[in-house]
Amino acid sequence: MPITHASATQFSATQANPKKASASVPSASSLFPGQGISDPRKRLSVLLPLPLDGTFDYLTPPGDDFPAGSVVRVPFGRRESVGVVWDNPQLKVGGDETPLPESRLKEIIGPCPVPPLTAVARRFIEWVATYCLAPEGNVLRMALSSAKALEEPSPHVAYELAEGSQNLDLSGKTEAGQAGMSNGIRLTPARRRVLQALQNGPARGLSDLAREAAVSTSVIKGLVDAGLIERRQVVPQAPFRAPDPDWPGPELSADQSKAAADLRQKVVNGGYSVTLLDGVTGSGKTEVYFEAVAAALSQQAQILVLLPEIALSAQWLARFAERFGSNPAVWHSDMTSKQRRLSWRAVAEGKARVVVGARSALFLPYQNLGLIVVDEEQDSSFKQEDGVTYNARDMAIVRARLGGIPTILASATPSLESLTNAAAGRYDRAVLPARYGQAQLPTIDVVDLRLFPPPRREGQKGSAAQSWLSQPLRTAIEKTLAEGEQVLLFLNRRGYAPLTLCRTCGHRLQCPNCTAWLVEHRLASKIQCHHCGYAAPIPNACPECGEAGNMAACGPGVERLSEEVANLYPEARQAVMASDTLSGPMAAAELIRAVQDHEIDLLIGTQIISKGHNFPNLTLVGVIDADLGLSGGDLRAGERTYQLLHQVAGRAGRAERPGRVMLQSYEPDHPVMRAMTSGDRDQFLAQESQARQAQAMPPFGRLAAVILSGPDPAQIDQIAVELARSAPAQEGFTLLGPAPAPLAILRGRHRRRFLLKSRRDLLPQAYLRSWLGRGKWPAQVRVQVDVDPQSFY
DNA sequence: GTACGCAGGGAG
DNA sequence: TCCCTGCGTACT
Repeated sequence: MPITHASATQFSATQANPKKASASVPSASSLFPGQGISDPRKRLSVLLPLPLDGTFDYLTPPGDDFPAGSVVRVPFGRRESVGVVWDNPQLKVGGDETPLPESRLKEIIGPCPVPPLTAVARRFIEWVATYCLAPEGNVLRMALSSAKALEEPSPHVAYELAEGSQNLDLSGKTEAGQAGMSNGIRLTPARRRVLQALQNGPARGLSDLAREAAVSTSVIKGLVDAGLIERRQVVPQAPFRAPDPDWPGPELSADQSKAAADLRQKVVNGGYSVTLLDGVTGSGKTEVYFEAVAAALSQQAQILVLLPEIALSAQWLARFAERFGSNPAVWHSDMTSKQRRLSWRAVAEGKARVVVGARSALFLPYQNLGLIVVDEEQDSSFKQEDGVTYNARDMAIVRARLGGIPTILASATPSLESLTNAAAGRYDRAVLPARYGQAQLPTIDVVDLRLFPPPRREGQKGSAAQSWLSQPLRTAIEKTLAEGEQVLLFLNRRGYAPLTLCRTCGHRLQCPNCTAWLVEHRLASKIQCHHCGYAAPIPNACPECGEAGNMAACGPGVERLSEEVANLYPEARQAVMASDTLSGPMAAAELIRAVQDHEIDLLIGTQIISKGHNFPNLTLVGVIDADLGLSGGDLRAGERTYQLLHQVAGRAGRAERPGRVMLQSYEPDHPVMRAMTSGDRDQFLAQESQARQAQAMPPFGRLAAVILSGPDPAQIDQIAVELARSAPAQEGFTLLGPAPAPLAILRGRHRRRFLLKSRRDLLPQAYLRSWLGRGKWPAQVRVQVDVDPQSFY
């Protein structure tokens, strides 16, 4: 075999039979030592999407090469894995370890038929892994989130009209048609429907076509046998048309135009920037950032819009279509694997120009990302709590910085973090002061529940049943319903009652796996744990003392509120909207339509109704328990409650009718309630800001949570104490704990928590690595690190 | 992540 | 003795 001038082209010829080639061809350097001929089998580092730190080295097949970022298949143990050719020599398994000799390396099997990950995407994966203290492989796994997209798309069989059948007369009017014959072939009504369906559309799969023509698949097979239609192999393609930046969208107000021009300019200028788009509910923020999207589209860039999962509604998509004349690619957690494959490939190939998605869309393999928008930036659902704990809003900014592109953070109630960054000049700011059109801001009142306790009502057995609606709220509901307008009652509690206890012995129904009460769901006739999913039938007798028929529901959930509403207003058409009462996005869309078309008078809902839905006839919002989020030790409790109440209040009076909001509270003097009634957000935030600054809490200091969990409480306690003792003392860092985590038992695991507090100018990662990095503990014990925690249980 | 090998325990 | 389960380890 002539290898005198070993070149890539020569070796690629042997590629046709790769097995033979790798087995019999010795490396060029062994044939020609010291002649400076480069070995055609090159050593490459490959990052695998597994929870392992660092890359593994492989050899290229002789003469083949794969540039950094290439997605390749490699042998791994007895298995096969996909991986990405990596270009960071720092990133080695085991860190400083000397590289394995070439003889121990295996050979890359071959490339996956997808474009390489860009250098920005690779640096981003490393950055996120380092910041979140996650293995690089785990972050890569989020980028390679559709295994099927990495394979050659399997052509599927589709049916189309055969040559010569295109002009068949199917009307049944001509002589031949009436006879039911065509070229001597019988045309039954079923066959006719199939042919008609194919005349009106593209080639389709067997079951799709059968469904559309309302025939069984044998009819179609019969037509194939008769030669009227043909089978054909097609490669499925995502139907992503490029949105049109010049499509005539809705008119913008003067304020909107000004902010939009500002954002457009950022895109035109290019380069990294963060702009906080701060606009009250109903001010038309979405239309404003659409202008930045349009500008980026004109530059041929890809655009990512991140939304909280529940805000990705049909309404948002409709607004997008109105502005751009087509649909964006969507990405969220409950897509089928087929949808994921199509979207992933479309993004990787640059065909999906605009992607709208939940947090995980940040890791899609963009070729040419030119703009990121994070809508509702304050939303806590951008924080992923399991696996790699990352905050998509913060990582979006990192992605933008690495890619040198603009970011827009949009919100009606921006987070204190973002406002502080804007005030410090780290972010730019665009403000939308007014509601769009004639709509006025709602009037907001607090109902003091100490002065107006909800009147007790007669229960079924003569005992006075509890009630949750105060007299002032009832009066307002009656008035609103009488005027033919709609009411929204907000209660952020699913189920019937959050707690059930035994009146005889006081026993409370608790989850066997968690430190949490079991929530009664009367509709589903179950008691359920909202943390681990444990469910059991509703007991009639107390599991502790055995007394039957004396279990009492304590406190309200939306189901119980619905019961009271049905009692008080039997003629009102009501509906409950909670994440567990809706069976999927279709049901949600249908309920929203029913409310919009005024088929519902009174809507009861949890958090899920707080976002993205516009109900023009809704003029009264009643918040049953405005204090609900304030208890508990969460550092952001006040801020969160304010944001949630503000969003819920924004549901009232969005059209030309003025809205009214009533907040039932036992603490009407709480700063959150005062801020709601006065409308003085900035005053409230200044107060919050001061309090945080005094305690050096975020955003004025940094936090990292370390949660230790395991099945044996004694073992966990012992390890926790040892860890506390081994914690390094370092200037600027304070370690708090260990303490039982607020959810001391979760899914049967006992939990202890540390909080590491540090100065804003000190990053905690190095500290955490040196503290936890060399620790050894039994396999059942898990140590989870959460940098910048959002939730504290 | 996952496939393995090894040790320990119960059934036969 | 066999087989199952639970673990620790290696994977380039």
